[in-house]
Amino acid sequence: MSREITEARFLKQYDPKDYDSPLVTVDIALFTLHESTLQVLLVERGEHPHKGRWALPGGFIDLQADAELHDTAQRKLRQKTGVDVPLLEQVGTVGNAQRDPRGWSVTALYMALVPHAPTAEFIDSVTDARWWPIDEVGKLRLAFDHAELVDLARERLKSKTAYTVLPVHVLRQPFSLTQLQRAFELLMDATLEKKSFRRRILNAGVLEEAGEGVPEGGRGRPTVLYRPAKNSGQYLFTRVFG
Amino acid sequence: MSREITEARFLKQYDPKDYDSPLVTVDIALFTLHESTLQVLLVERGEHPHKGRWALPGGFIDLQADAELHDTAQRKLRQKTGVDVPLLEQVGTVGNAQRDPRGWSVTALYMALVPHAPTAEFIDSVTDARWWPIDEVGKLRLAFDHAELVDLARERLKSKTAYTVLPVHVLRQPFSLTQLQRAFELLMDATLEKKSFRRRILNAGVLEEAGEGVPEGGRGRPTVLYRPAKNSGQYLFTRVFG
DNA sequence: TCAATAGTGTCTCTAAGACACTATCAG
DNA sequence: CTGATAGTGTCTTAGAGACACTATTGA
Repeated sequence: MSREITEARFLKQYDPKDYDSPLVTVDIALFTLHESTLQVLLVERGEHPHKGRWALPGGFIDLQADAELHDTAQRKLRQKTGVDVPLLEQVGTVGNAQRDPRGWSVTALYMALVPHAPTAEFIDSVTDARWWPIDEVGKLRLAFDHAELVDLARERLKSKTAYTVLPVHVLRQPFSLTQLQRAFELLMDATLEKKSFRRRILNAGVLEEAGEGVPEGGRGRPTVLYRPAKNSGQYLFTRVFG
Repeated sequence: MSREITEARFLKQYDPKDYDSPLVTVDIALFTLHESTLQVLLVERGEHPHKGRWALPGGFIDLQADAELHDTAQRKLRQKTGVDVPLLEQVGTVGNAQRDPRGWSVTALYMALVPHAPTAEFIDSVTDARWWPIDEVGKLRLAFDHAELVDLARERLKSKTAYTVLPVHVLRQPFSLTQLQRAFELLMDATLEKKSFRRRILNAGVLEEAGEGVPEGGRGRPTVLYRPAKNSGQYLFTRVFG
């Protein structure tokens, strides 16, 4: 008969290294808008495996520094962009025996959005990181299964744009409704009807006015500027748009 | 100067146990409908930590037997229910330093649905597993953060019911529209208007007729039976319901 | 007959789609 | 003035909500 042991005693003798366990990473697809295109931040791998290939920013959890998965993602992004991103959410987790040549591996995939301007200078100074237009990413041979991860995050971005105000996070505040519509269109990869767009957004009450601005291109009627209202981030429309 | 090594050489000398890594588990919130209540499958823990408490089914990945995370979830459910569940999807992944007394731990949370009948006998024979009405789960002191995980899965279930036909997976086929409406109502925790419900489901073309059946309770007009049409599983409504 | 369950007709209401219209600026 | 951009008026349409109605059975 085996002797019953207490939980305290059990924990004392427990060592995770006695068991086979998968690699665990966090990867982030960080998107922005620049020059009228959707762009993703990629990092050139400096170490094996897949050294020299482009990959999503990410890496291992720091068991001391990171209190949660989310912290790992923010930390990795801060290293590459110099800022805390305004939108960071988990897309899902992919785990299988093939995705990493080192063995069974699990990655928690995050999707993040950031306005381009405040990151540009810092990213230029990080020699292994750069923005890539989403259309060009398909032509690269990304490390691991990161091409699939980019697609997963891109899909999530597209679908959430259809029933939230997610795109506010790729714009610098304040912004005009015209700019916001362009952002929606680029993230959804669709063109939207102007009146429907404005009615939807304004009726939702998720924006507050923030003065007047100059029109795009300098000529034309001046524009009303807006910024997101407090707690508008999780507003959900009851119909999908577009 | 360090010598450049090849990827093959790198992989040969790589040992994951050289690095600190979190525990990784898969947990599944399996729901069913029985006696007009939503129920969730729980398992009484036979080992430390939290021995004797009720927990979600789940556990460690078997690096040899499981090709993907999904396989771990199906395997664990098969052990407890004796069947392959008809709906299994990932809800998200929770990872932090506090959720498991053994240390930094990550769990991939899945949500699953199954009709009650085909599982009942097998589950009765599994002494450590039983269905719990969702309302009673709050009164138990579940292991780890499983109370939160149940809530997360419950929320996902509720929200997806509002724009998909997910509830077809808790019914035995064929079923009547009345039964399907009861399933929607229990999963959404709301009452639905009969005409709106029938119009919505029938117009979507996600069901095919499957003969006639007896009405609930034996008296009354006989009912038309349906089964899900092929590839109707990922049908998305463009408006949320209820 | 009735009670019980299944299923329909039809009006209202909300929000999206279409698209022509007006408004305000620079040059 | 013209041309460019910002913003509106208004009709149509799809689909949900409300709710009274009819249909078909067992007892």
